[in-house]
Amino acid sequence: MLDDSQGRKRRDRDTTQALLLEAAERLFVRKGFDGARIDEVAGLADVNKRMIYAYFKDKVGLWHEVLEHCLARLVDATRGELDPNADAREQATQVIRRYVDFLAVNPGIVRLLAWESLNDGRRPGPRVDDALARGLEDLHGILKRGVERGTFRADLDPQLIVLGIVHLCSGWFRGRLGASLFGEDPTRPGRTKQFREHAVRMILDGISA
Amino acid sequence: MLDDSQGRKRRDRDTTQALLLEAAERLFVRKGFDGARIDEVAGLADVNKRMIYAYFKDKVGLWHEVLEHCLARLVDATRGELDPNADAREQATQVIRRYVDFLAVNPGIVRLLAWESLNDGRRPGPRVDDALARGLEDLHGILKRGVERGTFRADLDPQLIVLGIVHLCSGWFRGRLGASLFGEDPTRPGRTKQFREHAVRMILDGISA
Amino acid sequence: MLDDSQGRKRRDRDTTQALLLEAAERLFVRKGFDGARIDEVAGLADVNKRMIYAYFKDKVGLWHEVLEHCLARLVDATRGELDPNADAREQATQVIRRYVDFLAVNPGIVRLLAWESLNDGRRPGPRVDDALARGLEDLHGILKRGVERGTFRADLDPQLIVLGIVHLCSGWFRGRLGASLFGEDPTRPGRTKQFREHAVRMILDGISA
Amino acid sequence: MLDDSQGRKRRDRDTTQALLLEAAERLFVRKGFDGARIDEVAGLADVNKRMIYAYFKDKVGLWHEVLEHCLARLVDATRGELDPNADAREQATQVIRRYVDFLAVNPGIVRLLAWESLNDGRRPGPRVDDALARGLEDLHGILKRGVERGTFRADLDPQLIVLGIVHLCSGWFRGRLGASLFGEDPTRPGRTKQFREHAVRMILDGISA
DNA sequence: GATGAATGAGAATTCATTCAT
DNA sequence: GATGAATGAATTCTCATTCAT
Repeated sequence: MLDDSQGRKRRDRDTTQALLLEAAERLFVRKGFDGARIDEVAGLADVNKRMIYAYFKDKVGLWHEVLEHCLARLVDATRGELDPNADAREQATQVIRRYVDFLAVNPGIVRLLAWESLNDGRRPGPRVDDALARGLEDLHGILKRGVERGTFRADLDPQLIVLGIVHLCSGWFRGRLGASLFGEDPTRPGRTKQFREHAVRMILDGISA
Repeated sequence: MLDDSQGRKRRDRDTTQALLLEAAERLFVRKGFDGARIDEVAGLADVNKRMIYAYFKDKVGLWHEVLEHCLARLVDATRGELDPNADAREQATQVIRRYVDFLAVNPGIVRLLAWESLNDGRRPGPRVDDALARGLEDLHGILKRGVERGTFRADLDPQLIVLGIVHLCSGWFRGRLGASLFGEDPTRPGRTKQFREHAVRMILDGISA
Repeated sequence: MLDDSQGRKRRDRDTTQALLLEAAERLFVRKGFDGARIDEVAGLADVNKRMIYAYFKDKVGLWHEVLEHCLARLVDATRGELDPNADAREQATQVIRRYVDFLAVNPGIVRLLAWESLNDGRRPGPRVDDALARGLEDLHGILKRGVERGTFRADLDPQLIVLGIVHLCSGWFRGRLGASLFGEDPTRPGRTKQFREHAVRMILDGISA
Repeated sequence: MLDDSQGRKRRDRDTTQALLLEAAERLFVRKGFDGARIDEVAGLADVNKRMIYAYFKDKVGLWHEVLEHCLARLVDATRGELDPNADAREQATQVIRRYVDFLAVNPGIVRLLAWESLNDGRRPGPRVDDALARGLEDLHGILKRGVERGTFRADLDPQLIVLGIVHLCSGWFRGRLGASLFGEDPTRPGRTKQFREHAVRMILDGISA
């Protein structure tokens, strides 16, 4: 960060990479791959454009690196200790809440994954689905066991449920749509809690009285 | 389609516009606004590029036109007669089924709306949310009445439910993610029916036994 | 060539292509592929840079097109009527003279082929060797018949001779080296004639008395 | 080669320079000045790029150094004892054989000189022609004396002959062209001997029977 | 209405070179 | 002597858009 007298910055590899990734994430989240500009990334990071190519090979490499970072965070956040004494219903609740809470704090990731999923096929790289599957395999296990033990409906396809939860939450935090339908920001603190509990009950109990 | 002596194609206004819109929709659906290329659209439509500017002003105008067409179809498809003798639960089922069936046949629209929603804010134009709200206001009414009459849980926020349904279905038909998690194409005929009934029961009854 | 009031030039495809090829040839001849600059080509041709990509796809495409043009001219020039009554020695003399004369007027081609031959392997495109072989197959035939009939040494490999002639002439007209060894320009009119006769006798009779 | 505690390589000035020159020669030979990349040179030599600037000032300096090395080897190889009892014809044969043999083992030099000659004018530095003149002045002397004593044709211009020999051999060992015309590699061992004798007789006796 | 050549601004990528340690 | 990050000026290539016919 310190500039010397000639405006040349002295940094180490890691700092520069981190600055670039941070800037890239912000812009990719906002505009997607095609909409983001390399110059803008470099400018936002206040790093010489050339470094992007030195560290990430090209724009696609940068995208992949950003994606990987986000997926790692997602997987990290969604996996975690579960109360072993709790029953399937309670455990499912825990996982859903954790997932919602993570997304509420990281709405950018939702958008990034949405861009990536729309673009899937072009730019093959880290697999979003693999990461999601890994992140939510706990939930998958809970559902499976719950179905077997009769806690959940016998006709459920656990994967279908997992997918449903992912879509429900992703949609919610992708934002704008809800924002305008309700005239408010879904990521606003209080609203998140409300949505979280709604999601839990919706998934567990449906809407019927 | 007949060429005149100078190798020019003779078409009327409507044909040319339709060809362009069709091509544009296909490409916008596939690559989004930033990823699609004007030249590609003209090429795919086999129409002179210049016509795009003549008819739609510019790329943004073309996008808006495509979007409007899709929204109109969406609204048309989701509105429709409901069995007035059916109870709220049955009516909700009908609407959800109709919505799912429409999306199953028009997965492109889902993608287009997803691109648009990710890009929201830039390129102000036809409001997706308005269209959705209009299209699903029947469902909204049904839910509201159902809550009032005790058919549905008393603590429900009807708009939250509508939004949930939209997200659930959009996610499903956006495609790739489900495709790879299940190793199959969610838009494949048989699968659609399965998903439709799953969605109905999931929303109405949740997952608990 | 006529500019309208806004500086936009109206030309047809062929004119523009020709202007670009001419400029490109000049610069490629002078600086080779890696040394030449696209901007410089466009500038020299006074044509918008974009047109190069429209007509030739990219820099490599432009190089290939230039090369092909030159090879075509070379082949054209080296093939031609031969006096059927002349003996092998006279016919060979004719062909060599014709070849030398062509190169003397087109020293650029010699340089272009030299660049290409140094770069061979990268940028696969029109084959210089094929073109040369085609252009000089008359000479090859003359040599073969001459050997068979005893006009030329029995131990000659006609292809080796053809190649030798090519190299001798190419070297001469590539220029600079001779220029500095002799302190004069080998392409200077009078000098060409001298070299031509030297080459003929050198090849036919060698240096021994 | 041993790394010190900070992962730095300890080498002396000469080793590093030699590594760089070797790598540079290889790449310049392959791709010419404009096609070679400083990074590639440093990478191939496994030496820090900065050293190139420390030792050779810049890319041009490196080129000149490489060129000078090659020219020195060329001069060294082409000069040498001649049998004083042999006649001009035999001495010429000796020199030509020696020259061919040297080039056969050092085809890279031929290419380097070709690049340099094509680029002549830009990058003034060591004079190829001077070196060649020095290297082949023996041959020049032999030819001159041979002409005076009647061993060679009286109308010969010795310099023209020297130049012809240079071109003939350079062309041959520049490679690709002969390679493809004959479908084989001209630098292959057996082929070299064949070419050598061909060259000798061609120059001395021409092709006539 | 239709055509296709032309355009300029801009985007990604590359390269030789230098700085601080 | 050695290192590797940093730099800015080029360089190739792209894109939406407009003009003259």
